[in-house]
Amino acid sequence: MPGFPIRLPRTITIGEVARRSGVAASALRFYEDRGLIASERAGSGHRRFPRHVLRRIAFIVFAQRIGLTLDEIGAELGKLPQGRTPTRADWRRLSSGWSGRIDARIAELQRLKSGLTECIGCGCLSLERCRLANPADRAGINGPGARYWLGDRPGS
Amino acid sequence: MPGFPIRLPRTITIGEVARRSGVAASALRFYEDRGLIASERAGSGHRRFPRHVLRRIAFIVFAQRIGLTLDEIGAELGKLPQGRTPTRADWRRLSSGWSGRIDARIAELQRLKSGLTECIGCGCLSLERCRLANPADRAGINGPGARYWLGDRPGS
DNA sequence: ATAGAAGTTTAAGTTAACTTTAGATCAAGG
DNA sequence: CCTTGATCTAAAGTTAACTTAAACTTCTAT
Repeated sequence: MPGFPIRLPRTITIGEVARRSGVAASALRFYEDRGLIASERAGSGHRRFPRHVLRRIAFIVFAQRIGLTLDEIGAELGKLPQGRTPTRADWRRLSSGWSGRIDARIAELQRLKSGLTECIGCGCLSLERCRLANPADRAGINGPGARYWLGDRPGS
Repeated sequence: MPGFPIRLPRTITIGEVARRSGVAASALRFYEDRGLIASERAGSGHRRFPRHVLRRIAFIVFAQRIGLTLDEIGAELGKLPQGRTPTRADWRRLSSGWSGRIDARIAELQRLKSGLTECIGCGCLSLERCRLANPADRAGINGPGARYWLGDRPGS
């Protein structure tokens, strides 16, 4: 038992969450609408977030930087156990597949960097000859935009 | 003088450009509206693109993959010499600054990858303690969205 | 000559991820 | 009590980069 029962309030306001996470209150409301985070309500109707929402938000921001969409992030979060607070292992399970994704994007950027000197620099940047335009890279055409020469974007 | 005067037509249609570049005709019209590419017109009003537009489009797609916006790309293209066909050196000048940009993004991804195991994996992903949240990373807040913990996105 | 493919324009629609606005209500300090 | 700052909801606005639709016109091949 603690000597000093200075207890933090169990829940925090949206302003507090915004201040601590750096995510705007409007974005937090948006995330709640999307079902990515949840809150209780005070009698007044004001949101009261459980403290562990901060970790969830950290996860969301982190995943976004890697290139996941909010839809994908929602799907990931949906895999967390219901009812109990997620453990380290739970979180780790979610992010275990991301390494490959990051590596793929890094590889693409490195490929682009070579192309920078080898193709644009050397003057061979023509659609027929540039090796960045080889058929192997023309695979994934899904969604709008030009995804032809340089391969489909993995999520960033 | 060539023995066989089998000459390619000097200009090509929008459909031809689309087919060769993999960029949709609607996107090409859009690019023209934005001033990224230019065409002459046949008597009928149909666009006739000079063949070298293909290289310009290659450049645009390439730059997009690296993370430049169309505005930025337009600015870059604006640096090309007026009147004469750009040389290798001209193109190289444009892309010379991109290496740094690519490196920065790769560095960020590598940082994220460490964070994956070090922060999410170990369970320390809390806003106050995670080293991804250190003040050095909180620099650039420009534009909407949450750019706080993980540094601002350099363009991807 | 005629069908069907390809082109044209203008305007509006799309998607993601939020932000902004408006009009009200709530909470805390003096 | 009163003022100031924080919250609330719902709906509309924002930005990038295109796409789609509608209503025609022009080319090309048979």
